Amino acid sequence: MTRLNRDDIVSGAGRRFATHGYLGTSMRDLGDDLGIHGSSLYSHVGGKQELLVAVVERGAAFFEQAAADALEMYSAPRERMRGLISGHIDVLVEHRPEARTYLTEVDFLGDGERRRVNGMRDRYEDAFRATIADGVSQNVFRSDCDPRLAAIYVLSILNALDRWYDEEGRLTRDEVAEDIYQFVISGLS
Amino acid sequence: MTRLNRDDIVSGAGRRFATHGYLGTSMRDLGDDLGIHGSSLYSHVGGKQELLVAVVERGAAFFEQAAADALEMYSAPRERMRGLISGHIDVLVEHRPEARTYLTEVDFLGDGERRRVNGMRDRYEDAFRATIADGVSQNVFRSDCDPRLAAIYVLSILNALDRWYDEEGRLTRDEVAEDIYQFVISGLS
DNA sequence: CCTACCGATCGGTAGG
DNA sequence: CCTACCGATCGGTAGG
Repeated sequence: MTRLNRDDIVSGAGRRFATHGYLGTSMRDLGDDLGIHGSSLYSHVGGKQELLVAVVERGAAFFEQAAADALEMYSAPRERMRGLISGHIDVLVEHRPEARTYLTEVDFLGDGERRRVNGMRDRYEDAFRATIADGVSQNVFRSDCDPRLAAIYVLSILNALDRWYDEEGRLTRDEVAEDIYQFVISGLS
Repeated sequence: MTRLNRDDIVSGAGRRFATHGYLGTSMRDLGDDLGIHGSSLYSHVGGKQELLVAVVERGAAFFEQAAADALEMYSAPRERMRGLISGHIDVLVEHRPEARTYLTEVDFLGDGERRRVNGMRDRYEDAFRATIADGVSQNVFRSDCDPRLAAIYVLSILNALDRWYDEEGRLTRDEVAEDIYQFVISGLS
């Protein structure tokens, strides 16, 4: 039982925020999870709001990195889409607390920070939109599909995963990725 | 300025819960919205929890009714799917506060009520799943698609609408419905 | 529907 | 990292 550092506390906050929500988490709850008094958290962090910022930023960074990797690794639209889908699922499974907090608690950020995070989300969405637009102009996707809307649909499917997908369940990560890929590719073709 | 009744208060609660969340709404906030003191609400309702139950139940009932209408009105799988999609969008647009609260605040219900509501949600999902399964057995949809997963995908797209669709924006209700229908039908074909 | 109020809990601070 | 504490706010009640 060694002393906690800031990272431990941000991780703990991520777990609590993901399961109980930002408003549903008190500093005392968080302290209990970590085995210290709620008030002791203030030796490590400035406050509850600062913890939310840290957790959400971690989540946003994971998704940003996943998109960058997919775009670098593949260039054909279909492969890129497959890579984006897999990457998204990987982030969701491997960093669930941060991913979920990022997806559901953005509204509780301050104005400036929320705008920043929404900007990151828009850039992430752009990776999907651009991939679809490429596919359209290369005639591998339907020409009558609106890339902006299609990107929203794909991300809607992916983001909803954290409400039902259980890695210990029937489907492996690859199986869901493949199934979603097939659905999406057919939808675009 | 006449006196409020219980329905007014449930409606007001729906609006607040939808925009600020259940935990982010105090009885005083709600009273302010309605022009009375927070404590006066207790002459009309038993408490905050009871309001959440009432709002969520309204939302669930709207979706249930929409599904029943679509199933009664159409029988061919593709038409049924189209009807289910339109119906869902109608509920989202016409009863946004209740729909959104139903979709996002279920976790704050008590155990019994939450199970009841999740049961209603499962039955609603069944309408989509059964429609897809029918389509598969009638060879109008791909035979390699899992109706259970496909239903989740369609509902993911539909439920996400309330985070971005604006009826005052570029797209009419019918245009989104048509676009989603095309995407989904292609994904299933 | 209002006034006046209760006990509990909240985010956060002082001082060690 | 703990103890002791603060002012604010919460859901809810009593009495009218």
